[in-house]
Parts: sequence; structure tokens; C-alpha cells
Amino acid sequence: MTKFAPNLASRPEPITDNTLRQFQGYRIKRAFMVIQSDLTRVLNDLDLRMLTYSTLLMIVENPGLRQSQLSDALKIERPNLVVIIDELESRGLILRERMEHDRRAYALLPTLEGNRLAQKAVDAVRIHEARLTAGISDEELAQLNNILARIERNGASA
Amino acid sequence: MTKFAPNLASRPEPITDNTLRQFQGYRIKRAFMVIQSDLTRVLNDLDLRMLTYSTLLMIVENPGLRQSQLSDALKIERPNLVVIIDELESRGLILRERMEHDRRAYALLPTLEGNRLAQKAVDAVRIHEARLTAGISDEELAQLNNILARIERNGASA
DNA sequence: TATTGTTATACTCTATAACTATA
DNA sequence: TATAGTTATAGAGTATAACAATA
Repeated sequence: MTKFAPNLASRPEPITDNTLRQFQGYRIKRAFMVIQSDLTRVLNDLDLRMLTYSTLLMIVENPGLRQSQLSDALKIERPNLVVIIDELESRGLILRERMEHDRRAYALLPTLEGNRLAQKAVDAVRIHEARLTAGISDEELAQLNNILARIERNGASA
Repeated sequence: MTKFAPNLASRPEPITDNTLRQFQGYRIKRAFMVIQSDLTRVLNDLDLRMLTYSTLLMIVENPGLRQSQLSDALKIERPNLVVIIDELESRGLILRERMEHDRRAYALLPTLEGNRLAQKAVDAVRIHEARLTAGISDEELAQLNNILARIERNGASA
């Protein structure tokens, strides 16, 4: 085993990811994965997944919206939203109400329990976020969000 | 249709996501989704997906590493890595070489073509990243990465 | 016994085509 | 004919259990 044939060694040296780490996308992904992992655990205590959580919050904030509007806002394909709405409805968190002026569409409304669960989720997620952003000042977070928004805009105009 | 029964209206007002938008996770996710979407398109031109791309780059940077080391580094379950390695190997981009000192394990090595494709991918991703970070200074990106790393550390210690 | 790679399997999320009922 | 919601289906990505070969 010479130093000229390192490929055949068992590679006790630590594995590096410097090539990937040079990229913004990789670094943002790593932070996002950590957040997502912790958030998934927090939401699990409320029997919510990321999709049911964000769907419920959007219905609470925009009562009466249609499924098509919601799938646009959440960037979920309409067929995939159906089963999420089904789940929230069967749990008594939201209602589907036929619209009078267009009987093809449903107005989505939160129930009292839906509103309560949404509030509990928001509280829990605030605590989760406070933990993950501990030691980071409001100014730094504002700067972070400013840059993230600019990246998002750069991507949107592509 | 009175203003006191907005739930029954067809809701021509724009849909808002202020509840979700108050959270760092949501804002990071939105930026990441934009990056991922653009990166997926860029890699598609090289017949790579995010998983085959990051796997190939790790093998090029760490020639000789084992599949178990790679799955640890990429945070992919070992069974799921197998099919990715299969694909890269069948395309002639990498080799599986039995290790002399531990004949259970494979050393993963890039081929010449694997090295070439990895270089092309790195070049393409650099261009993609330059587009998405246009107008953002090096100082701002350094600040961004500093904050992202702190969030990642906060999550890791949880 | 424990580990490496593998197979089988299941679950979630995503994406598209085609249907129904309404418009 | 077009749209809203639905059904069916297929593809990724992810997760766990169990196996053969080897340590």
C-alpha cells in the first residue's frame, strides 16, 4: 500500500464534501434538512405532517378559498391536494362547502377544532424555530431573509 | 353576499400565506425549492439527478471510500445507495473494487469518464449558482452561510 | 456476534392522463 | 368548450427488516 495507490486503501481518513460544500444550494439544503427534520418531529406530536400542516394553516388564513386556489398557492398538484383535504376533513378539521355561484367548486373552511389545532401548531412551531435560531439576532435573521428573497426572485425570473 | 359571510364568497381577493411566511423554515424552503428546481433542470442536461450528482462528486473527491462511508456522508440509507451506485456503475462512471483487507466491502472509484462528467457538472452548477446569486455580494453570501451553519449546528445539538 | 452490501417491501411526495359534473 | 374536483397510476425518494458473505 503506497501513497500512490490510495484508491485501494480502506480510507481511514475522514470523508470530505468540499466539492459539494462550495455551492450555496448544498449549504441551504443542509440547513433546510435540519429544520425539516426537527419540524417533522414537532408536527408529529400534533398528528400533522408538513403537507397537512401547511394546508390547514392556509385554510385558516384564507377561509372560503377553493381547492384550485389552494393548490396554486401551495404549489401542489390538484390531484395530490385532494387526499390531503380528505384527511383534514375526515378528522373534522375543515369542511368542504359547495359554492352557490359555482357548484363545481368547494369553499374550504376551518372548523373550530381546525382553528384550535392550527393555533397549537403555530405555537409549537414558534418554539421549534426559536430553538433553531437561538443566538441569531433579529438583524441577522432579517439579513438572511433579505438574501433568501433575492435568490428566490433570481430563480423566478429564469 | 355580505361582508359578514366572506366564507361563502368565491374569494376573488389574492390568497395570502402570512402565517406560514412568519417562519424561517418556510422562507428557507421556498429559496431551496427555487434552487432545487433550477438545479434539477441543469443536471438533467447531463443525465444526472441530484442524488446521482452528489454521489458521483463524493466518489470523485474521496476515491476508494466504501458504500457505508458514502451513505453516512450523504445521509442516505445503505439500501437506497445501492441502486444509485448500480446506475453510476452501469453507465461506466464509477467502479466497484473489492477491498483486499475486507472482502465484504467495495472501494468506489471514479472512471475517467466519471471524472470528466463530474467536472462538467461542477462547471454547469457554478453557472447555475452564479445566476441565482446575481446581485448578492460575497460579503452577503458569507453572512448567509454563517447564519445557515449556525442554524444547522443548533439543529444538530437537539 | 457484528458488519457490508443486498433484496424486498412499504410509505410519502410528486406528476400526468382521463373521468364527472358543472359552467 | 372549458373548468373544478376526482380517480387511477406511475415515478422518485426514503425507511426498515432480513438475508448471504465475510470479519
